[in-house]
Amino acid sequence: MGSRPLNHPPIEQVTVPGILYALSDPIRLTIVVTLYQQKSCLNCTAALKQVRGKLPKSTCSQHFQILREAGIIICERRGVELASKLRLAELETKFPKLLVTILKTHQIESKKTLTKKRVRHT
Amino acid sequence: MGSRPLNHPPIEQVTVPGILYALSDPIRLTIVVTLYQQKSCLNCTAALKQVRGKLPKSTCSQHFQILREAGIIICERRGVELASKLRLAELETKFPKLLVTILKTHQIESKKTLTKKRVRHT
DNA sequence: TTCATTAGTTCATATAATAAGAACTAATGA
DNA sequence: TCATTAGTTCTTATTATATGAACTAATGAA
Repeated sequence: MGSRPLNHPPIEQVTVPGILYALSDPIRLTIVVTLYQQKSCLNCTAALKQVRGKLPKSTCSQHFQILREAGIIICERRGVELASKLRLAELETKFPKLLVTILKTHQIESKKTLTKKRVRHT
Repeated sequence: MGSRPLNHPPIEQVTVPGILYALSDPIRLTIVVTLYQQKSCLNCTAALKQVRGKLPKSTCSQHFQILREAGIIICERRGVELASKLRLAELETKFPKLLVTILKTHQIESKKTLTKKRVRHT
């Protein structure tokens, strides 16, 4: 498993653009929606199963890192696994309704069109 | 002034990740907040005055393009200017509360810390 | 213990995206 | 006709992303 310590930004350093950026990738958004729906921890391997098709685990690992550094999830080592959960209460206090509105909007939308691949922004 | 036709995606093609991406840049978020607050059109030059410091107009032009292609604004040529306005009603219908929640959250937040420069996401 | 397995991280690199100065273009108005 | 204004497009240096390969740490046998 990995090595370096896990850095979680204090909630004061979490920003709106940072959150939006982290959630602007369909895979990360799917991971976060899953975390929100199941209201429990998720690890990389479990997340890989959520995302349709085969996403390399190195890519998945980086997506978790981005979510962590944006302040959206908290990760904790549990044996060989890395359990991640949403920082829901903190985020709700600092940015009321923001996360939930985004996730619910996406949930509704993604029932129609499932986006798997990275989106080209150009 | 420019030349090529302005492409506005139909609202059906507008996505949540696309909107989040477009708003994940502090400058674009500032532009959109300004558009939302003044409830009228804004052009590139006026936007440049909103953003503190000197942003090259080529960069500003590209930001407007990204907002346009994400489906957040509609642009219309008026003489030499390009008047842009929010697609507020359409967005509200397709993604209720999404845009307004993001903008209000950011407005509150940006009263504390004003972010001018592009944010490094790594 | 030692070794294999599991779960994830880090590295290397090819590809894509961004910022910004320079050159360019279209609409006005002297 | 020419200068001005307001953007756009081009070019290039920098930065970011995806992914396969190599690596590492925690467990669980044998």
